[in-house]
Amino acid sequence: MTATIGFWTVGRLAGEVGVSSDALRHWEREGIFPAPERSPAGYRRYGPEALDRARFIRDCQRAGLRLADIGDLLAVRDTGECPCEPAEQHLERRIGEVGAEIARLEGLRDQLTSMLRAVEAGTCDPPLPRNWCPPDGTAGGEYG
Amino acid sequence: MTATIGFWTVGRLAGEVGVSSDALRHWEREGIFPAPERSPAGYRRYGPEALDRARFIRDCQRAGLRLADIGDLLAVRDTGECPCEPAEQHLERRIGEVGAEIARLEGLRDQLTSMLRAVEAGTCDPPLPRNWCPPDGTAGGEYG
DNA sequence: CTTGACCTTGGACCCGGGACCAAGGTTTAC
DNA sequence: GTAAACCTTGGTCCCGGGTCCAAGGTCAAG
Repeated sequence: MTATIGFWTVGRLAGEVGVSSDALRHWEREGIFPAPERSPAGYRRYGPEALDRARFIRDCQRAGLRLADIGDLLAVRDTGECPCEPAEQHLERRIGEVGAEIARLEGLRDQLTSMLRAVEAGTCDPPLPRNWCPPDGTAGGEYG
Repeated sequence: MTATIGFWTVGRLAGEVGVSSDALRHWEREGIFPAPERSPAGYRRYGPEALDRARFIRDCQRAGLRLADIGDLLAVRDTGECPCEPAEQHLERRIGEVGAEIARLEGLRDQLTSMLRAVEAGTCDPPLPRNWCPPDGTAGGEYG
């Protein structure tokens, strides 16, 4: 620590941001987090800018963006420009994806619910799977 | 075919059910699909019961159940009992999961939408990520 | 000086559900 | 008879985002 006043090790930064050290090293390997300076012993020494970048990545992740997408945004940001236009595109795409997924899940939930109702009612003839019961004809199933 | 009248090869069964041959072999490896008889040449020879089982698995999959869960249901079913009680549990669990996921995604979508609105408005100070803009203070970001 | 917490590296492994491959055998159709 | 289309096996690879590991170096506290 004496040689790194004002600088953070990977664990310190990780703790500050709320991710794991492994995650930070992973981001570095993936090329979305610049390799920091090293201490004489080879320890990563992060400056304050790393804190903001890590939080940026973390927050993008929480928004469901993939690391590759975050990398795109950062690449623009790193040129000194506001990555708003690409961000807009990513956000729109992501909103579409999320909406589609919600719709899919709602349909699935309806299906599951009706299956559950049928099962509860003892009416072993629900929509899907068509019939939970065995082949022997005990309950007359389509499945064998 | 001559030696397997009334029996299906893996590709035939796969085509009938609408999955791939690889998927069927995968299910067999995973232990949820019984290994069928073999032709003298070693080809899998499926009887009619395989068709129903495969459809059952496929339909359970469409309901979002995992292969392991499907295996549980099949294990009960294979004893000759109706797997309704376990199915009920799986369905309830799955409905809960799906509901939670829908709620999560709806929250995420709201977040993304407000981010998008902020970005569109040029107000680079959205909730999350806190600021898309670069460190230089051009737009005064929290991220550095 | 020792203990324990931290750091380094590269690589293997995890989840789920297969896809795809090579190298060869079989069956079918013409 | 021969080509096409099927089948077999075991194996690796994919997606994403890491986690976990071993074997070793470093550093602060007591």
